Amino acid sequence: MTGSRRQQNRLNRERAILDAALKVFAAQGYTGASMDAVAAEAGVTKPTLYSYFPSKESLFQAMMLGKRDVMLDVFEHPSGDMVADLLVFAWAYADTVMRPEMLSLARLIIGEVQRFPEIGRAYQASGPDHLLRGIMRYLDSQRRAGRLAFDDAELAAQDLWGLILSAPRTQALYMPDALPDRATLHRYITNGLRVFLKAYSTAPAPDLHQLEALASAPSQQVRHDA
Amino acid sequence: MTGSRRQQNRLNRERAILDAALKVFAAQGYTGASMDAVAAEAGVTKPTLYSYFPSKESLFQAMMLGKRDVMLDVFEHPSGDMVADLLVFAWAYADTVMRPEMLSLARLIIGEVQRFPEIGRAYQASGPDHLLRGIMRYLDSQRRAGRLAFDDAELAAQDLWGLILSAPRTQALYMPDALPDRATLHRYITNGLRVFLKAYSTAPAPDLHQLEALASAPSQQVRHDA
DNA sequence: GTGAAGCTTTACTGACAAGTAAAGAAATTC
DNA sequence: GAATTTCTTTACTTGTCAGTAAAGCTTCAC
Repeated sequence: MTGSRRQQNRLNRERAILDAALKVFAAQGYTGASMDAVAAEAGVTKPTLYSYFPSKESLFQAMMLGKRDVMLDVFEHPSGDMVADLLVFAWAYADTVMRPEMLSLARLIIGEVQRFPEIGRAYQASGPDHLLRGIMRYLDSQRRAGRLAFDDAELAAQDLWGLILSAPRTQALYMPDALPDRATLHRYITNGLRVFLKAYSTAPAPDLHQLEALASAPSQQVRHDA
Repeated sequence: MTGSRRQQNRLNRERAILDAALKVFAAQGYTGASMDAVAAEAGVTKPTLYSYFPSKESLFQAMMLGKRDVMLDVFEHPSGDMVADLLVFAWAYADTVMRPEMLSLARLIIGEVQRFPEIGRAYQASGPDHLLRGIMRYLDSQRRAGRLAFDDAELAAQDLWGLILSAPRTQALYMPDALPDRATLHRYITNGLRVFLKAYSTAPAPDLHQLEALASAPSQQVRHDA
C-alpha cells in the first residue's frame, strides 16, 4: 500500500543513512567525517551510500536541511495564565535546545557555516526565526489583553529568549562536558522570567509570586525531529 | 639587546605562523586546513613550519591558547555616571565581540570543541567568565552605592549580557554574511539597557532618559589581541 | 521455476595531506 | 675571512579519503 517492498527498503535505508550522517558529521565535523564512517554507521557500504546521495556535499546538505528542528508550537494552546504559559514555554524550549544532540547539531552548523552559508540561513529561518515569530504572536496577544506593555514585539521576544537561555546555551556550546543540570536551568528560567515580567508586565508585582510556586512544574518532553 | 638577530627572526616567524594559522584554521576548520596552506600563508615552507611546531595539533593548540582575547577592562575607570558607564561598556563589548575575526574564532572553537575540549574550557575561562567577573564587580559596586538592587550578582551580570548582545551575536554566528550594522546594534544596546535598568535600577524611571541622549556616543575601537 | 532488472558488494584509482630525509643556504664564531 | 653550526628548502613516503568499475546477489514478472 505504501509502495513496493523495494521502495520501502529504500526509504528505510535512506533514513538510516541520514541518521548515521547526522551522528558522524556531528561527531567529526564535515571534513573530518569520512563517507566510509557514515556508511559503516548506517550498516551499508560506500557505493550503496553513493547510490542514495551523489556526493558527500549533497548528503550533508540533505541531512542538514531535513533536520530543521520543528520548533515547538507551545504557544498554540495558551492557558489564559500568562506566567504559567511562559513557564511552560521556557521549559519546553530548554528541553529542546539543551539536548546534547541539538547542541551538537548547532555546533556543526556554526562550525561549517562559512563552508555552507545556505545551511546557516536555513537553520536560522526554520529554528530561531520561526520560534521568534511564535513568541511575538503570543506576546502581542498578551499586550492586547493589557497584561504586557512594549513598543517593539521583536525586541521583547528576543529579550525573553536572551534572559531565559542565552547564558546556559552559550556556555554549553563551549563546554559540551559541563551541561547545566535541571536545578541550574530552573535558576536561569525563574530569574529570566522575573526580570522579563518586571520590565514588561503591566501588573506592578503580584504575578511574580506565582513564579516560585510554579517554577517546579513538570517539564514536558518535547518532540523535535524532522 | 632583545636577543640575537637569529632569535628575533625566529620570534617574528613564529608570530607570522601563528597569525597564518589563525587565518587558515578560521577559514577552513581544523581538519579542512592543510599545513601546506598555513605554511604558504605564513610565507614559509612546510618543514620550517614543523621546526616551530611538532604537529598540526600542537600548532592548533598553541594558536588557540595564545589567542585568548583579553577582554576589555572597561569597568576599570568608572565615570560615576552608571548609565554612561554601561553604555561605554556595551559598545566596547559589541565592538570586540562582533568583529568578523572574533566571530570566526568563536565559530572555530565551537566547531572543534568536541575534538579539543580543553580549548573550549580555556576560552570560556579567559573570555566570557573573565568578562562576567568584571561585570559582577561593577554591578556590585553600583549596588553598594544604592543605584541597583539584586540578590545574585552573577545572574544580574548574565542578564545584562543576554539583553545587550545575545540576539545579534547568536544570529551572527549562524549568518556570517548578514552582520548587523551599527544602527541595529544601537537598537539592541539601547533596548537591552532600558530593560536591564527597569528590572534592576532603584531609580524609578528618570535615568532612562539619558539613554536616548547618550546612546549615540562615539564607539571606541578596542584592542583585542593576545 | 526461470529470466531479467536493479541493487549491493568487493576491489580499485587518483588525489591530497601529514610528516620526514637529505641537500643547500645563511649566519655566527674564531 | 673561513669553518661550523643552524636553519630552510626541495623532494619524497605513507596513509587516507572521495568517488568508481565490474562482479555478485536479491527481488519481481511471467
